[in-house]
Amino acid sequence: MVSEFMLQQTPVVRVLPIWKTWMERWPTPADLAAADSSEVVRAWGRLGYPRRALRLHAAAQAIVEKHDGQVPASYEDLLALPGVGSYTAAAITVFAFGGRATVIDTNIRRVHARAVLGKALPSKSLTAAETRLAEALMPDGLEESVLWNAATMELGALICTAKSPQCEACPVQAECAWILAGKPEPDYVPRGQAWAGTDRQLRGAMMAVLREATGPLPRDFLLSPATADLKYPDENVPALENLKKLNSPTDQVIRCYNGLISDGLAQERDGKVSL
DNA sequence: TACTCGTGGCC
DNA sequence: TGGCCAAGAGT
Repeated sequence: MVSEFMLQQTPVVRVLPIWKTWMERWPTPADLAAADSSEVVRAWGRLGYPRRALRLHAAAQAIVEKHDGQVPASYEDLLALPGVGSYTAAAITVFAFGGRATVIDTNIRRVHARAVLGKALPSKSLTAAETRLAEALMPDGLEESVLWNAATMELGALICTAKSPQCEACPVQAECAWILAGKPEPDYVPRGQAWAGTDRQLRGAMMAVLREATGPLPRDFLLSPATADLKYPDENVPALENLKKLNSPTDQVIRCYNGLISDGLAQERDGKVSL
């Protein structure tokens, strides 16, 4: 469950080291539930999308309160937990408990789009038709379905990749609808995520400052970083230089600061901010 | 449906 | 060197 949360939009190689130390520190849901959210967010480090850390923490608390500290094994119970959507609920059901559920992630969607539908890419967002297709393709038997989910995901992750698929090494190349159709181009151009100057970049820079701080910081560290380093000798916060360089407009700074507070990623007390 | 939300490795 | 994009969820 922890690894699935971390793997939501984050590559395996970056998750592995964080996951190992995380599991040593908080080996059970009760351990994590009892931790301070500030420590949870700090331990999340630079994995990205830190709200996932908060949701994992909240999920651990829900497991303690409603499931006697045991991760539920049913898709329905899992889906009801904070931060657990259809993919994560299915993945835990299948890969942790060996149960039967239809796992649909970006890899599996891509494999289905190509091998079955003859398209270069799946639709922009998960459709009901894709879900129906995935359910229809999956074998009936329990054991076979578990293998099917794992195998299809691995095929998409390792061979049928987004950019340069290794069709020569693909076990189903002879029956791939996309290859048979002559590998037609995608019917849309994926829009890359903007980064420079975005709220996301600024939020990330603010979070980096908060993670590095050893205690509550004057809120001006985040709101007016250009002048904030003058009167706070006890703190060594390298990430502040980064935040300064962004030189973000005031309205954006306010918006992002308020966002961090309302998301629960940062807390303000007596004019000071902390995780 | 279409957005938002982090980060860093890679071609 | 800089876009691309990676085991999504919530709104």
